[in-house]
Amino acid sequence: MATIKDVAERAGVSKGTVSNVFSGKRPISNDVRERVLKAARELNYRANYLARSLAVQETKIISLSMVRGSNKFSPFHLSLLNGVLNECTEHGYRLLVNKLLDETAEKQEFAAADPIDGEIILDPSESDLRIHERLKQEIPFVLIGKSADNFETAISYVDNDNQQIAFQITCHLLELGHKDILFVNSGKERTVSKEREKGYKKALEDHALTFRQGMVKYKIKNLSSQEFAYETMMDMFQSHEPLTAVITDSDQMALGVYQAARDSGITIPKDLSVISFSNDVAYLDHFTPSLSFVNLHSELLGKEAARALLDLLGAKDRVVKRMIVPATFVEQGSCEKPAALLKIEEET
Amino acid sequence: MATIKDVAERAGVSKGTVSNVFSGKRPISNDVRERVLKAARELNYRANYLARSLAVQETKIISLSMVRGSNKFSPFHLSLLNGVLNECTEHGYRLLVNKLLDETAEKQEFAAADPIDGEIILDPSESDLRIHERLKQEIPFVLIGKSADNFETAISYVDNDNQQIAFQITCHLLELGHKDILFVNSGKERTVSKEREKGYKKALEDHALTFRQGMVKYKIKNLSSQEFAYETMMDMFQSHEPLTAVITDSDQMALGVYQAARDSGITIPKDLSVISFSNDVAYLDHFTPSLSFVNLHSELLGKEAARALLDLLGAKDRVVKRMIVPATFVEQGSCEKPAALLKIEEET
DNA sequence: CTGTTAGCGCCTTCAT
DNA sequence: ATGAAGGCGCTAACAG
Repeated sequence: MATIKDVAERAGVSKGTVSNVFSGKRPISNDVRERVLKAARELNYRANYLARSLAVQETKIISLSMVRGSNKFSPFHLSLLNGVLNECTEHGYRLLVNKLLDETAEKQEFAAADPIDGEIILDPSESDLRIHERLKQEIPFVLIGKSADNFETAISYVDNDNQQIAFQITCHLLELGHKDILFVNSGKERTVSKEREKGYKKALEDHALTFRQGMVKYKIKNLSSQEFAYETMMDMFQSHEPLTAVITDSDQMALGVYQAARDSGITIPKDLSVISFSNDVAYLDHFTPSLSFVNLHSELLGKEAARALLDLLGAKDRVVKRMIVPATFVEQGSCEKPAALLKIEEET
Repeated sequence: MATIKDVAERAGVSKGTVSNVFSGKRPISNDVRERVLKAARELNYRANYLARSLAVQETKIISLSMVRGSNKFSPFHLSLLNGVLNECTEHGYRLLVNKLLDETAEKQEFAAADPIDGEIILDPSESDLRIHERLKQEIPFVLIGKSADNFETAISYVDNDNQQIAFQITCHLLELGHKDILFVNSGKERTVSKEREKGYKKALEDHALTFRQGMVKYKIKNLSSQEFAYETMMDMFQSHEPLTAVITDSDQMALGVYQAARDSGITIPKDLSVISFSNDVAYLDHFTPSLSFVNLHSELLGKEAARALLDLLGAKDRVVKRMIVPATFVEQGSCEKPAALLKIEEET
């Protein structure tokens, strides 16, 4: 590939001048500009991204950090990614998908620092190594979701109000008359799981019900969401624990619940009401029955995270950005009063 | 951030030695190694990615190039991305998501060359600018899908056999007795759309049916897939054109078809059979009726593309890699003999 | 085994 | 308005 030096020689000017023709950082005579452009075109010149970044100490690349150990993007991440991506490209930034391997984590103590200006950290856990790293390296970052309380004063994040929305849907079920509501939650180490659990418990409290231990299940890692939900439900059905409603962490889990119900001769919503935290909204009203869900607006989540990060990069002083993206509950066909109540109504 | 020079000074050795402690490229005495490691730890040193890449002329970054003008990753791209990502991280490569804006395409004549070693090009069109660019810059790349014939001898790609699988499902419908099969295809400029159309037409020919002009519809850009399919179907229903089966380019389109059928009082599969090219397999058997589909195995597509590219990067000479990922047809509940035939059978 | 030197390709002073 | 020289942080080639 031709370098700036080649272009300079061919155009009969200095390297600095060529540089300025393209950056526009200082005035160039028309004559010289023409010659440089011509030479550049002939040589098929393009500036070397690395060399420039090294010189200006800025890469115009931000990274999206996936959780260590998790192996895949979920549909939730998909729309989030779309939100991030749009915002980035609009502002001239490129996006690097960062996925560190668990195993190499130690070896990485002296690995090269990523070529990025900032980072968006996905699915942070209570005490997330990635956060400590970025703090140490003084790389600006924003979380999607929250981390442990002790960080909260210093860290930028974008999040839903998970506690409040969990509270809301639990109340909805309680007010329909459900008393035995299972919460198929995400992994115990995830902060989002704790937040939602708080909302769930608070709703029970407010309705003078006591929380039963086995009524929150945490996803375990070696099963897919769908498998986990399926097996959890099959266990529940066989145990004959009282149960009339389920809240699931994701669409995939709701799929598992629907499947388990189908395989066990249990009818949704007559025998079991279901509400899901969701992000793949297009499909849900094609379920039978259509699935009632919470729309987390993950694309907006991604967009806002990117915006916040880009703001951070622009700012001279370390500021902290916070943003709550509203979640909305969409009632469809998977919730109903519990069968016992329905019977009573029929009899009267 | 501390540099290699800082570490060298603190450890009382030369920069070159520090470099070699981390790269392991030449033997280092234990004494020196210890001192260097200690200094590095104290200074919180990490090598500068850019500087190293500039020196070694290699970035260990590959990019995934999204189609210009398309604004979002679809579920198809999601699993593809997962495949690519796994393969990359396993081999120590990072992934840059590249999404050039249409509008700036001209201005980009002299934009900096991307900091990548190679590229995977998504959704190539007949004569794709991105291909010309990469050829000119001599950056190795592999296509997912094919480009125009004239390129085919020199370019690496990974693809399904779209023509053959389209042929197969069209035959399936024809053999059920369908004669009026609509193909809701993807954009006319896409090569995949041409391939599939060929298969569709060949199936008609082989069954001694003549192709009718209006029976292939090409997605137009300003509508989402779902909207496009919906409107196309509504138009068809109102025109009273004979029609007993539909093939759609994607799940999203199938959703639009289901919706249009529902809104028009048309029953699937009794009045209309549907088969979809799909990649979001998890949801499809929860449709009513469950959707018959072609599984394109897009995760494998992504994995193989990444493998091919990494092989290319390793190879000294320019080689060409080709790979066909098999697509599989999964029959579920959305296909049936056309109503007219069913009636005859009932009557006899 | 280790130090020294010269790039990698660009941008940015400081001159003129 | 332009040229010359130094530096961004690292690796590589050459000495010893």
